[in-house]
Amino acid sequence: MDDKSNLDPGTELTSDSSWTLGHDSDTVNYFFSNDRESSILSEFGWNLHPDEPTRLKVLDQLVEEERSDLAGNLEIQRSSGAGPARSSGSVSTSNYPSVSSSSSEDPPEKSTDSGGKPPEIPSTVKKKGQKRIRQPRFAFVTKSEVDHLEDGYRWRKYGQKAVKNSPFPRSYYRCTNSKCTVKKRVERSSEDPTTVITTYEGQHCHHTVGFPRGGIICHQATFASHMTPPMSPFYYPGMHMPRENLPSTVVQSHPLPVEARECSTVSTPQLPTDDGLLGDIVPPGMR
DNA sequence: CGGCTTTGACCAGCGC
DNA sequence: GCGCTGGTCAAAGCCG
Repeated sequence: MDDKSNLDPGTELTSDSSWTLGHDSDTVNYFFSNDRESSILSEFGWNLHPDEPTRLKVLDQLVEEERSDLAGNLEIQRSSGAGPARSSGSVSTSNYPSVSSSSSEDPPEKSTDSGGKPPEIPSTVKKKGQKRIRQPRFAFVTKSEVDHLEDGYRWRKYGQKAVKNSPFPRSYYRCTNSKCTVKKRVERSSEDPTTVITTYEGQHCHHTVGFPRGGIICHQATFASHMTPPMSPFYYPGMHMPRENLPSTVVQSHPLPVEARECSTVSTPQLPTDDGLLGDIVPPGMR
């Protein structure tokens, strides 16, 4: 949080750095690194596949929108690591963005204006006259044959749209928990059809849903009001899912680390500590 | 039968 | 103001 700089849209982050995208008191964090990510992932029971690197690309869209939405309050901060991680454009090993963000009391996502459906959930669309406010989002670019990567939550598809300049459609999913505001978009990269871009938006207001495919869901039960958004495709600690459904870039290595494992047993949501968001998933060293 | 996907229509935001 | 595009709704159909 000491160094600030701009992050170019489209930048592929490759160096061993951790970046934090900060916004006021809330924080959106993107962690981009190689060794660091591998390290973290492995703590959660996942290892990067050395031969099939997943890379995180800072999406133009994402960055631009974030910049726009945060209206200048946005600042990208390098939280650790050495020099700016912009560069090379070469393939980096993986992505492990983690987000902590604004509270779950984020602005309502959409009023009933169009659909006539009661807006009990906040989201990205504001009422008339109000500027649309997006919830924190983060995207993963993962090499995978499977479009819809399992992440431990259950999703209901509510739309699909053709994407401009892309032969692949974009699918829209919403968490099946009626009280949950989280959404995600899944699309295949037009540049590299082997990669799937998954963009999460919002924060789960529930700690677990049970693993839909017969596996075990282990998520941050401690995220109560500051829930960590749905995690990356890598975030399947202790899961038991068909291997074919896994991102091609990761392999399960070992059971949950203590920190991760505990969430599977937590039943009472706890209020987050200041560093609760990341604290549950990101080693202090990352912050 | 309930839950989910599909898909066309609709709406809002944005650029020109 | 208009057109384009992204995002969402909701009816219909599918499937276990």
